[in-house]
Amino acid sequence: MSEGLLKDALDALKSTGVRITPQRNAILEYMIHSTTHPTADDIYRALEKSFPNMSVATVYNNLRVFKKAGLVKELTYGDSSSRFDFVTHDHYHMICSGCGKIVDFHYPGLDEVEHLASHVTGFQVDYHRLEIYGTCQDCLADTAKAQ
Amino acid sequence: MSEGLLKDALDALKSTGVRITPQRNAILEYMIHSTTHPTADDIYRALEKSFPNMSVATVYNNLRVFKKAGLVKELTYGDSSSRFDFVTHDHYHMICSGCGKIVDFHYPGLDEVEHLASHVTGFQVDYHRLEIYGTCQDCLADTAKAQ
DNA sequence: TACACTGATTATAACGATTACAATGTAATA
DNA sequence: TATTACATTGTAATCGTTATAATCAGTGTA
Repeated sequence: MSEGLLKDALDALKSTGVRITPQRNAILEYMIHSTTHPTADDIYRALEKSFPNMSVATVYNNLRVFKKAGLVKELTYGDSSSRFDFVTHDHYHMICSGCGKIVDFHYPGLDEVEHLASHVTGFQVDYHRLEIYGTCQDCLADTAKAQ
Repeated sequence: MSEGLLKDALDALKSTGVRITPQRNAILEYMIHSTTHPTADDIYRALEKSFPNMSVATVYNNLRVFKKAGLVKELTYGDSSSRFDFVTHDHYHMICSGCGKIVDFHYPGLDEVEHLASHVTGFQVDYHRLEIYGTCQDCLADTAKAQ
């Protein structure tokens, strides 16, 4: 299944006139297989072995390219650095305050929130963003153990 | 009304053993009266006249103190710098992609989202965060004019 | 095949927000 | 008053990200 995702992504890129380079291929592939919403640096370090000469700038450049193409979303939480998420279908994020782990979950559209907000503020609504913060079971277990 | 807010905030601080300095007073007062969800630099520049010797570090330090006391929330959006929001009652934010303006709006609790998320992921939920992005009427008017 | 053109990558410098640190100042307490 | 603890200041350091210039392909064309 992930092979299909990669192929679709590459096709989408090609169709907008973006060249497929080995680096781009590798970054996309890594993001698709990753379940951890990696930072730019995560990606850089993960691909270091296969691309010893790759520059961090390349990672950032290409993440921007992917973002513009709608393949990738940038997530800015409280931490210092952005995390990047390969876009498959709409989902929300559950974030652990203890270890930073991010778990996806689905929820039927919150369209009515958008409508209300648009009505109240007069804005033209584009999209919304929802995150839930809490503590994952691992961290819960750790704190229980520590006491 | 805002006088009451300020007094409550100062009392809350005092009760946790935090000293009330002129700088802290001024920062809190500015945040309460501000409707713009200012950045640290906004606050710094606004208070420059009354506190010519105040350091940016003081602003950051105290924002952290206020955050720990639950008086202030830090908002991290896509932009480079964080914005800070004096906590009054729960509300959500509508953000203009054009000019960065942030407008508050209210919406009845999304408790059921938290419940579902907790059930699906096994997390212990603390809170959630929801933002809606779009274009404000000013920016809509500007783009209409430009064409 | 050779040549130019366009875009991609690399390496590194620059930038900007935030934090750390050391020195000084100020308030509270004994 | 002397001591102590906390706040502020000024500045340097850090870190994520972006900009820049040089080099390096890949593609198309003569």
